[in-house]
Amino acid sequence: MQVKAPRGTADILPGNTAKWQKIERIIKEHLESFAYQEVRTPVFEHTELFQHGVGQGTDIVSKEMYTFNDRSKRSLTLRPEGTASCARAIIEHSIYGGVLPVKWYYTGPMFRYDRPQAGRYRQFHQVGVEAFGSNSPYLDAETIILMVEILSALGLTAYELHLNSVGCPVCRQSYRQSLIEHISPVKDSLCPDCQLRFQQNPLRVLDCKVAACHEAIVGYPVIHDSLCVECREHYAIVRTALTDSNVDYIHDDQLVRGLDYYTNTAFEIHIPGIGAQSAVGGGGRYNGLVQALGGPYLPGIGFALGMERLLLALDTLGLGESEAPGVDVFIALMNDRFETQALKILNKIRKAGIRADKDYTGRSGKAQMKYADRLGAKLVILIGDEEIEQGFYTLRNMQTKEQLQLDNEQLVDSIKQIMAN
RNA sequence: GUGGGUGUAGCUCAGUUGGAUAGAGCACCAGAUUGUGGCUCUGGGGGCCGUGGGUUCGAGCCCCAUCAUCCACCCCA
Repeated sequence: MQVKAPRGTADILPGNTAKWQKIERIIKEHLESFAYQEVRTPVFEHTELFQHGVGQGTDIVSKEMYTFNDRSKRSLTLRPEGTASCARAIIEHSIYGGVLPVKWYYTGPMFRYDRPQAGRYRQFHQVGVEAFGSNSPYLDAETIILMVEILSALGLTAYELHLNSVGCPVCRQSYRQSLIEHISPVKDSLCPDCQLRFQQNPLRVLDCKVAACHEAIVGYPVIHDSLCVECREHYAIVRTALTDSNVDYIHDDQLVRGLDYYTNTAFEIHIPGIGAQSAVGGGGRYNGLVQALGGPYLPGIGFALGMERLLLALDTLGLGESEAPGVDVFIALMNDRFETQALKILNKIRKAGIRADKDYTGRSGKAQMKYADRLGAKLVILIGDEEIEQGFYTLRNMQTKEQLQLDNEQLVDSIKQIMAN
């Protein structure tokens, strides 16, 4: 019997980890330049955190969570997203009582029991940011700018930023009402899914891809017209701030968030041409979240980027190249009597910060050269009878084919000197 | 959860109306006068043909199931 990785999970092998590390490095630099600090929360949490923090009615909670009982019969869930854990930690450690806003970022695996597809896995990785303690629309703009800056730095400039405001609970309630009034007369002509959506969350009907549903609800009210004065003002400032920062966006009336603690700004970034799972990142404001989890009123905003989707986009657009690390120096033994000698040199040059390796499979001298070449070695130190007898090392420059005879003292300096050129 | 496509060597794939020891390229290992890489040439190892049933004298080819994967729906990162 052969055991394979579970459905929807993947091994990220060394050929790919170089790409991951490169992306992670670029993202981290940007996050820190925007004054975000890393937080690390558990990979599993009490199930109720997500029930309250993501929402009972969401697909995530109702059918996509990896929930299990531990040996003490506690119901735990592998985190399907990162925001709820951050909010929980903010409350648990009374962070809200300190200097505000707090700007946190996190990175790591998330888990959703979903049907795997290109760009969608059961274990996937997100980088996310959360800023708690400010309701400033300029913070909304900054957050969006951060996301856009990251994409640009990765070379993903062909994105579409969708932006909307879902208002506050008050104005959304009135919008909901006007939407119900609009759809109600035609609800029987909607597709079965939409009939259900209409009952549970009428806003979701706007998302439906079925053409007939679109036609049935044509002329539907848009949320923008229902926003209260403050929400309208908030959204206007966000838009202006983005425009002033030369960030292009598409105002998208159909971008909605179903739950009450999602408020005001909502955004998603899509990269066309990478398949159905084109959203590489998304986020929004959630002024009601901390309260919903039992904390004080504490506004917040954040976003998350999907690592696998960023990789998919980079690969699809041919931007994903990244060099796997090799070695600087390879030690080739022409006689295996000199193993201990080789080890000493390895120790020495590695301590000097030089990447080095040797053969451990008993290859012939010729094969060792071939192996050195494949590892990308710029230099090869040859050790044979002649070298040992006469007390020197042969240093071969693989590019120029020049060979130098060096003594033990000269070795490290010479290597560094050649490497510097 | 629904619909459709695909599973043959580490990778990319051939495999003729079901017919004998299942092939190629790349990769890997070795050799081409024995202490020297990239190119070339020669040779070699490596496949329960995803898995389990079934039909048949005979299955990589046909049927069923299952698993995995891909595409779309759905959802979102």
